[in-house]
Amino acid sequence: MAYPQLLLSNQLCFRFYALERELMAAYRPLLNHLGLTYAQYITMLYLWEHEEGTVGELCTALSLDTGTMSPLLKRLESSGMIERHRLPSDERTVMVQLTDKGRELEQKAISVPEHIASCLLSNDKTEQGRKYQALKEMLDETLTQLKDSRNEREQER
Amino acid sequence: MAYPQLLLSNQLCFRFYALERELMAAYRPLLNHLGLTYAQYITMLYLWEHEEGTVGELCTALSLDTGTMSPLLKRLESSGMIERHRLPSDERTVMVQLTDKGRELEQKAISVPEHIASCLLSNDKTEQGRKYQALKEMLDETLTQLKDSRNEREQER
DNA sequence: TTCTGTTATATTGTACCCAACTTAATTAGG
DNA sequence: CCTAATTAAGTTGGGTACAATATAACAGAA
Repeated sequence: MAYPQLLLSNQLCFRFYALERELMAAYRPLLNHLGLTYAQYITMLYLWEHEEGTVGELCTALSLDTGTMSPLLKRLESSGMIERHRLPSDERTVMVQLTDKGRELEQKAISVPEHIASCLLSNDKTEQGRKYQALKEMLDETLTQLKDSRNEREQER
Repeated sequence: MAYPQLLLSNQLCFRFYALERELMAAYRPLLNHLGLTYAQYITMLYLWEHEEGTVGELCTALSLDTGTMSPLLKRLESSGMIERHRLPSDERTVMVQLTDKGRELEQKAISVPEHIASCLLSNDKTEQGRKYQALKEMLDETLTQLKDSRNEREQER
């Protein structure tokens, strides 16, 4: 109470934090139905888009650590969605590829974004479009700002 | 590529997800200095504001599960920031209270929000205020929307 | 060629996060 | 008064997240 900047209700960050978890909660029942977690889902999104990718490319695209990615891929492999092979040209590199089962899952996932949009934005279609654009711009701008500050911090060393 | 709604680059949710982690990365060095994680930090924010609270009140305020809260509080207790006591009037309820050490930590935390604001918003102070308001409104609106849809889902059962 | 440094993944350890379950205390109904 | 819900925390298990470390493969220089 003495320090207004420390009030939870004034903190943008707590809003982001809470919103992110509420969003995950909206995804959970839909993704359960596909047998995926959210992190696994975005990994599949990448693969549906690019058909294959190295572990490093996936880490970069999803901004995740190998410490997260490696076990995640192991689980996706054991559930039959992907295969992993080391490249003959460079045995350090692991190429991740969709299996037929993984490819087929895309069909079942098509309705997910629309369903989330109706939870996240509004039910009114035209209103949805406007909010989508506004949010997208604001998030992109903020994300750029954060990454820039991080780079500055890292430059200092 | 066949389904534009499944492209990562079109997904609001991935932006929220990535932004939330980038934000945590901005907090990490500051909070390390206080010996706190982000979840522990917002728990302390609650306690600095209210001086004490039951486990249930903390779970509600931070929208966290007891499965997260209980071990987190155990760690805060073992680092000497808080104490836990069961209420004599109701032995089921555990009251969490700041220790002197925990109260003193607030002083060291005062500069954190300002530092984060300069990473998250802009360096220009007047521009900061505008962005803060715009983001706050947008996040609150979206969070409300998400919670409403969740309630609707839960009503159906 | 051999030594050195770098790169690509994987592993380990700590801390969330949540679903499901357990335990103990309180309340309500008969 | 006693038993059957209900409530409040805690525990367990699976899956992120990330720092730090390990391992193996590659690349370059002496």
